[in-house]
Amino acid sequence: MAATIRDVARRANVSVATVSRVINDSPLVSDGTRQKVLDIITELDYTPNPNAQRLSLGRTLTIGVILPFLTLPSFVERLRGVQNALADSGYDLILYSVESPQNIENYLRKLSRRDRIDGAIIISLQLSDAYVERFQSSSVPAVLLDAVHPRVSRVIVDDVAGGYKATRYLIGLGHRRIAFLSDYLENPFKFVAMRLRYQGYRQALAEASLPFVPEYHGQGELGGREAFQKAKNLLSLEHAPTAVFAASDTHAIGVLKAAHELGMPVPEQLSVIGYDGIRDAEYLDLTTVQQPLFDSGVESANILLASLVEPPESPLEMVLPTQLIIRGTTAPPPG
Amino acid sequence: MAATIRDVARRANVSVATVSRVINDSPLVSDGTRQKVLDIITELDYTPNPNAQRLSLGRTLTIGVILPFLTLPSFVERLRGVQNALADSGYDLILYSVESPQNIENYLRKLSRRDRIDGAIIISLQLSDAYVERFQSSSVPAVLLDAVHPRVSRVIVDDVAGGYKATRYLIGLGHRRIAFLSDYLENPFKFVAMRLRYQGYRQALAEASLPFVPEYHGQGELGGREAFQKAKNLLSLEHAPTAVFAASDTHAIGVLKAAHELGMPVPEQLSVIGYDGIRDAEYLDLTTVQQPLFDSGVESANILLASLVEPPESPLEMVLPTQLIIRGTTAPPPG
DNA sequence: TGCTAGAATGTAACCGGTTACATTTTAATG
DNA sequence: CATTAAAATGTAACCGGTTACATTCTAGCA
Repeated sequence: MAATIRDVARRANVSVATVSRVINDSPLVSDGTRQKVLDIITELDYTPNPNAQRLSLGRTLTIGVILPFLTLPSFVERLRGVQNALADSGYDLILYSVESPQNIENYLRKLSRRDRIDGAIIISLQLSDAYVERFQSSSVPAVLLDAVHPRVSRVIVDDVAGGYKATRYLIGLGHRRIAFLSDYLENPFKFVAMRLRYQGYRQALAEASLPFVPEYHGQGELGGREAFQKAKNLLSLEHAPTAVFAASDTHAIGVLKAAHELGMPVPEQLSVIGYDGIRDAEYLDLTTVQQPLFDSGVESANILLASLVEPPESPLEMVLPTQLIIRGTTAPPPG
Repeated sequence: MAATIRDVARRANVSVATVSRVINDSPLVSDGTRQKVLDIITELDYTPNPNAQRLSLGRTLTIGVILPFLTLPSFVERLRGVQNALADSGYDLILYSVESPQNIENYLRKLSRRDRIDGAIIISLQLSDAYVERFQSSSVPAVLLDAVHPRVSRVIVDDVAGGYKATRYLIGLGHRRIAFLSDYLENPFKFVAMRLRYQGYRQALAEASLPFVPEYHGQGELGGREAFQKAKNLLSLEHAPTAVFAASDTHAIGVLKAAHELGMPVPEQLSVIGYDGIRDAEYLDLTTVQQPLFDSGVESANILLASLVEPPESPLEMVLPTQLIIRGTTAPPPG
């Protein structure tokens, strides 16, 4: 149906090679012929068949992006960044969203084939040595976003420092009983960021010679009502904490909800601090550790695009800063 | 690098045709040969090159999804549904996210080419006659999600009924001064759903012989702080409304924020009702008109997949139900 | 045993581009 | 004007699959 390069060639009385040269801006074609060919191209509304190009070039002109479910705003925001950076790069973005841990393998297998994609961006998923091996042996450049592997380029934030910063701030306000609410630190998706935030939390406690109280560590599934339940448990403890550091804004929202339900005014009786800096945090006036979610997506895409042109000698690491945004959910402890 | 069908053929002492037959489960191959070929395939870790297949078959095995920015949870939730339905269909999902109205044209042009995608899902974007024409003349099946065009299959909810239902409920509670807050009803992206909800609002007012007060109609950019500002304006009017029907939960959150800031307790002094039923609505205990966002994504993908197999004689329309979820932000008016 | 239909397999064209290499045209130089 | 290098164009192979058609093999039947 659609016009092919041979149609154009025939109509313009030139060879397909010449048409191809015009398409690809080769200098090896005279102005006269170029114009003639261009005219025919517009006349026939011709566009090169992408699949033919891909096959011929041995490149897919496609970037694969894999990320855990799209439910969490922080993942989506990173994806948005990637999408934006890729938008006018000429690369298509194929989306693989992992809704259950079993799929990861499946998708990674697809992604690690040079004939499917030219490069991969892996968001918030831990990569096993075996797959790193696969990616490298099939020479598919990959960039990790919010995950770390020594042999793969990556964009991360310093989550230990972020966790430390948040906890330190609460301590500075005078809090001594500080709880930490996060996803399960051991989880099937192997998110690792929260464990680092936890480390920062522990570090700040230790530094201030505050004891670590195991009951103050709540774990509940990301974004689910489980986190909310765990928050309620925390706040109902006999020696209830006066502050909660939530490892994500989504968790923090659960804490706010729990506090509301238990009739604990925030920040008068309970301080809450989140992590991520998603849009809702602003609406809710939530103190949070903001990380550059969108920008991290942009950066990872840029690093990948650059690696496509010229593979770096050794893996790159880009560490983006976090920023403590103080809003209305934190205050000195009561009493 | 990777093995090709000819490598397999050579190694198995058969022709490429036979290998191809094995790959495609053709009955025209003896059990002996089949097994032999399969063995070689696993031995060489062979997978057919997708681009070669696509070129040869004249199908792209790809579905294009275009949607307005990924910032709003409701869009993302629909996308999630689409992603899920497509996940094990064998089709790749290429994502086009429109961050500015200018891009729409660009993307639609790409999407309407048979050699790029096998089918398109268009989320929340209005399609002009010209593009409908394009899609049809290049025979790219398309499905609209949350948008309507008489000549294109679509999945929608009855937004007029939804708007009516919400308003009716507020009237039933005794409210007489009911404001409506939405995005700009005339907007460059041509979202149309909110206009329909507005119609439902007007209809319910008229039916109850309540006057329509132009000042009670606030318009502000989706999800932006502009909506928040407009909400503040509404609530600061001399004859302030006792209830606000927000055309999206995101807007409703803005209203809650505004009420909070102005010291108006919800629902004692102000009732707020949202629309969409996003996850946050539950946390915020927001009364809302819930629509099946995820499911609508699934359904649209299914309709598209079915159309790929057998094009429907005439465009399909699937209307999904909305449901009024009564939570804690609505109550009878004060006094 | 010879013949034939049907099963199994092979050959080669095709999908629509790119590009190495060959050939023709143009322009510069002596 | 002849010679030649450079510029412009063309020819055809190639990317890696699928499949129409041709060919060979097998088995059943007279």
